[in-house]
Amino acid sequence: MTTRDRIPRPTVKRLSLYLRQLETLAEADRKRISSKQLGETLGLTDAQVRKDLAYFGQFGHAGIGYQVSDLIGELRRILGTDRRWRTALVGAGNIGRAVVSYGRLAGKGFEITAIFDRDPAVVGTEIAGSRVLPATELAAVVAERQIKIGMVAVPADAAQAVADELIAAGVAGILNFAPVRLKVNDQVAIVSVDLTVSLEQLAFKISLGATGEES
Amino acid sequence: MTTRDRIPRPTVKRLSLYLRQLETLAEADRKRISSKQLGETLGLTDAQVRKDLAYFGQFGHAGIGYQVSDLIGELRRILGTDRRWRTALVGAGNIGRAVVSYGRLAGKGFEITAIFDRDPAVVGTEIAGSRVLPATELAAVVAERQIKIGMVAVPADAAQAVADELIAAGVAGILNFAPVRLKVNDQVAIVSVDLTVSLEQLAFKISLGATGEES
DNA sequence: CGTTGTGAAATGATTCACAGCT
DNA sequence: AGCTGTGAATCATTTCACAACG
Repeated sequence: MTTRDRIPRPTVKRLSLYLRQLETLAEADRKRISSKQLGETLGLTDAQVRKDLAYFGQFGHAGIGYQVSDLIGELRRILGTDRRWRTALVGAGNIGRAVVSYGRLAGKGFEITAIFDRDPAVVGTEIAGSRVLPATELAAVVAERQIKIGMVAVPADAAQAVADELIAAGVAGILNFAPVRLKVNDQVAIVSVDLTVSLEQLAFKISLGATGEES
Repeated sequence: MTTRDRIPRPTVKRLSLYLRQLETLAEADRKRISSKQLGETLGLTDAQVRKDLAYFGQFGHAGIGYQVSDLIGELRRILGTDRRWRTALVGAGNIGRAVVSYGRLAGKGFEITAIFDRDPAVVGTEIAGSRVLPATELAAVVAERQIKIGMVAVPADAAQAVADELIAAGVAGILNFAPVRLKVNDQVAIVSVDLTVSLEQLAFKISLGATGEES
């Protein structure tokens, strides 16, 4: 099981959207859903939905559709949100604070296990119940607590150094908020979130009189 | 000029990355750069860089490469960041605050012209020098100040209503931070930023032992 | 030379369309 | 009758490879 072909990159992004939609449906006590219905709310074709899911197994029932609760379970397993992920936040500025306070993370299995900052004025303060630790302790704490994800919310010119430290201390992935491309070896997963890029895409689309959704 | 074929969607995202890199180079007083060099720092092939740029015109010089300052100008024009964009932020919670405080926006031509919130405890307070206005004034203020971009940083269940109001008041595009797909007509551009999706992508890639960058 | 711009080829992703199951 | 899973066809994007240029 978990048929391991090559997964199209866009598929993974859509799996998150399916999961979110299914969780909304589950809250409304919806039991079953077809690929057609699931696709409609997300602006996708039914074939797209089925193909995406079929990369990972046969989760549906011909003539019936998909069992909402089952599919939620499968997607969580596929995406890895059925486990708990210990994460460290580096940088307790505005972006960092926003991330910590983003309620949804805990429910997805992401727990912020440590927060670091370089600024002595910030170290020692509490953010959402966590004491901010000095950046000098990063290596030791990340290794000791077996933190597997680092969230880099420091200025661009410090980001690469922070990433290197996180990786040396054993993280397997980095969520990067700094506007730079991090150079890392291929064993480490990187996902970047960049507000500037998003706004520029929006400006471009507006200038075009453009159409359609885009993440 | 501004050859208007169909632009591949991934191209637009990369234009932002080129621009960012070029701006860094300009700060270091770099005058010229080849597609090969520009691609290398971003993990792209030289052909990719040239093709992306060639969709919009002929900006390079055979045998020489691209003039950094010229290309910056062209990219800003293409992306629409050579104009000023009046934006409104709706929702002065953690995400909203992080956005307002994100220094880079102003430099890109995005000025936050109004901030709205529904919570009477927040209305009237100042955030980064702007007084928070009551949500009830959204329609009037957006129309009057000719705000063209709305940034939706409210909870998921309020996002669609806010988007509808913004559009009715005349915005041409929305940057959506709420974890829902906004239903809007095709004249309005939407770009979504979703932390949950980004983290799930990261968890998936880690579970795979995966490789490569992804925004 | 080194480097661009660009058709042509190759690869990747989506949509079609239908057999087969419930 | 309704719907899934999937090969085949279509469409989109990237890479190749090279003529033309400074």
